[in-house]
Amino acid sequence: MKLLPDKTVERLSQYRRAMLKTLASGKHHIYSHEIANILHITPVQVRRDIMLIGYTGTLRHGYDVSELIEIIGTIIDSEEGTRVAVVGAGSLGSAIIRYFNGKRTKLSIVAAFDVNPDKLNKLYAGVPCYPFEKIQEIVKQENIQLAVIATPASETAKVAEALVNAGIKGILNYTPSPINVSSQVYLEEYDMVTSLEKVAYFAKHGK
Amino acid sequence: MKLLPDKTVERLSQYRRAMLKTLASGKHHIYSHEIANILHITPVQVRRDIMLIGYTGTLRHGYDVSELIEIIGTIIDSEEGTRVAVVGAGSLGSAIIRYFNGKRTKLSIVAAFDVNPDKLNKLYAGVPCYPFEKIQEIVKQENIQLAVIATPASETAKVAEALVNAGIKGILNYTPSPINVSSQVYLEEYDMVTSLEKVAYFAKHGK
DNA sequence: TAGATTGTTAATCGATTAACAATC
DNA sequence: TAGATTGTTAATCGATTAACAATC
Repeated sequence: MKLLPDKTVERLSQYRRAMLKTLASGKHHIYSHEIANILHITPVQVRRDIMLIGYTGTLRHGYDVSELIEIIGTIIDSEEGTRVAVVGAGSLGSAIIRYFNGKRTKLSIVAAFDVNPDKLNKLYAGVPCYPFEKIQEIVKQENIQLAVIATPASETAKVAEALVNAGIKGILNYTPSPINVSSQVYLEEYDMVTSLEKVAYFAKHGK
Repeated sequence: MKLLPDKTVERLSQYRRAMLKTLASGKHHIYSHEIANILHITPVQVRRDIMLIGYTGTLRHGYDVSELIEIIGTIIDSEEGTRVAVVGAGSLGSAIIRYFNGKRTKLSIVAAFDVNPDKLNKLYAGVPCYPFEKIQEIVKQENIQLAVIATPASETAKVAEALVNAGIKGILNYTPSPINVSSQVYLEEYDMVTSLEKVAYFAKHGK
C-alpha cells in the first residue's frame, strides 16, 4: 500500500482505540459521524481516512467495528510485533513503561537502560533495566527496533548516537534537546514544555 | 498582535529554548541557518516566523540572541506568569511535575490533585497535592489557569468537567481518552501510544 | 419513497518553500 | 566589490472540507 499521510496514521491509531472502547461497550456498528464526534473531527475526515486504507462500510449500518479494528491493525501494526526500549529509567521513563504496560498493542517495551547503578537489574513494571553501555549488545540480542529517549537533556546527543549505531529504526525523543540522526532513522520529537506553552498562548489569545 | 499560526507558536517555544542554550555557550549572535540546523527545519521557515513576530536581525550578524529570547517571551509568555495544576499524582503526573520543576519558564505548576488519600498533603517536587474534591476551591484560591490531566483514562471525562466548571482556561490531556470541553477552553490532546505507533509505522515503511 | 449515509472528486485552506530584491 | 545574509512575496505542497452522485 502507498504510504499514508502523516496525520492519517495518527488518526488511525485514535480510531482504533476509540473502536476498542466502542466494542467493549457492546456496540458492533458505527457511523462516520459517531467516530467524528468522539475525536472532535469531521465525518468527512473519518470517511476519507477509511477510504485511504481501502475499507468500506455499508449505507445501512456504517462501519463494522471489529472489522475496522482488524484492518487498522493490518495497516499500522507489524505482524510480528515491535520491540521497544526506553532509555532513561527516571520518573518519566518509568512512567512511560507503566503507561504502555497492559495496553493492548503490538508494541512492547522489553528493555530499559540507565547509567545509574542503583537502577540496574531492577524491574520497572516487569521490564528489566540494563546498563547504558550494554545498549548495542542488548538491542541486537533482544531484537529491539524502536527507542524512547527519556533521559536528562544533557545526555540526549550521546544516547541518540548510541541508538543509531546499535541499528535502531525509529526514535521518539521526549527530551527538550533536538537531535540529529541519519535519515535512515525515523525521528519524532515531543516536548512537554512546548506543548504547555502552546496551550498557554492559545488559552490566553483565544482559538 | 494578530494571532500567530499554530506551528509558529510551537517553533517560537523551540527557538527560545535553543537560544537559551546558545546564550549559555557564550554565543551572542546567530544566523537563521544556524537556528534551522538545530531544529532540522529550513532557514526560510525561521526567518518567516521571526518576521511574523516583528523582530528583525542584521545582515552582518543575523539575530541578537538575547533580544530574540526577550521578544519571544513578550509574545508567548503571560507577563504575570501562568499557574498550572496537574491532575493525577501517579507516575506520569509526578514525572510531569519533576520535568517542569527547575525549567526557566513563566509556567509554574502550583498544585497537584489526586483521589488517593495516600498521596494527599505530600509534596511532589515541592508541589502540594490536594484532594480532587477541592479542585474548584483551590483553582480559584491559587488563581490556576491551566491544567494537565494525567489520571487513568477512566477518570478523564469527570476530571475535564470539574476543570471546566472550575473556570480553567486551557487543558493539556495526556490520557488516551479524548474529551469534550466548552469552546471557551483551549484543549490539546497528546497520547504517547499514538505517537509511538506513528514512529513504528514510518520506521517500518520509510519516510 | 424520503431521509440518511457512504465514497470520492474538486475546491479551499493553511503551512512550507522557492525566488528574489535589498543591503551590508 | 563579491558573497552572504535578511525580509517578503508568490508559488507550491499537503491536508481539510465542500459538494454531490450513488444507494440502501
